[in-house]
Amino acid sequence: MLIHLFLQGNFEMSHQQALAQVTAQAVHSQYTVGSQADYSLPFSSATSALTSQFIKSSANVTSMKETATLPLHTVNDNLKSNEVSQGFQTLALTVDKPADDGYNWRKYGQKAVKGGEYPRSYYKCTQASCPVKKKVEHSAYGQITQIIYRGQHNHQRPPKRRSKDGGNLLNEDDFPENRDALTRSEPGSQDHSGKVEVSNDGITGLSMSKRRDGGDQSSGSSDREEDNDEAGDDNGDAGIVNANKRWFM
DNA sequence: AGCCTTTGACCAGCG
DNA sequence: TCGCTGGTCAAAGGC
Repeated sequence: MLIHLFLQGNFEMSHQQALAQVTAQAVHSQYTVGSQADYSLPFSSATSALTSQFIKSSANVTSMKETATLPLHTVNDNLKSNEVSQGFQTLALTVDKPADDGYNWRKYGQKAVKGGEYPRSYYKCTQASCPVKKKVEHSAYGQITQIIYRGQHNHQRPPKRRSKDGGNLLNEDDFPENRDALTRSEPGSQDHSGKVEVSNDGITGLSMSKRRDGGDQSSGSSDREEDNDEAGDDNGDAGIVNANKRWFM
C-alpha cells in the first residue's frame, strides 16, 4: 500500500479527500455503465492510473474499446469531464495496492510479464468463499495499466474496511455497485470481466466483456457453485484480450 | 496473533 | 517433446 500523492497548485483537499473524490467519481462513472454483475471497477486503482495520466496529458481520453454492449462512452465522458473540471491535472496518484474497491484483497502472486517490462500482480478476494480474482498490471513507472477482474463476488462488500491505505472507512453506501452486483438484472450474464486499460498516452481502452463463465472455472476454487447466478458454461471471454484467456478455462 | 506482501518454485497450456 | 509464458502455491517475513 504505497500511495504517492503529488499535489501541486491549489489543492486544498487532503489526500483522502482527493482520493475519495476521485473514487466517488469513478464509482459514479462505473455505475453509469449499467448493471455490471461482477464488474466492480477498482476505482481507486483505475482512477489513480487515470489521474496519473492527467499529469502527462490532460485527460487524453480518446479511443475507447467497447467489447460489451454497454454505453461505455459514458464512463469516458464522466471521467473526462469530471476530472478535468476538478483540476486533476495536477494530481498524481500511484497506488501500489489497487484494491480499494471496497472489498478486501490478498495478493497471492506477482509475475513479470511481457518480457519483464510490466509486473503483473494477482489478487484474490479475501472473503472465504469468494472466487473473485483480479490481475493488475503496472507499467514501468508503477502506473496501473490494466486491471482485469475475474469472477463475481458472492458476498456483500465488507461493511467497513480497515484503512490501511487511507484511513477512511469504506462502507457499502460508498460503493453502490455492490448492490448492483448482487441484484444485477442481466439474467444472461453469468460472469463479466472488466478491464481498465490505460496506456502511457492515457486511457486507450476500457473494455468490458460479458462472459458467461460458469461457476468459476477456476479449478482450484471450491467456491460456491450454489451461487448459480453465474452457473453456466465456461469460457466465452469474448472481448478480453488473448492474454486473459486462461482465466476462463 | 492474524493478515498481508514478497518471491521463488511449481504447474499447465500453447506453439 | 521442449521451451516459453502465464497463473498459482506456499514459505518466510513484515506490519
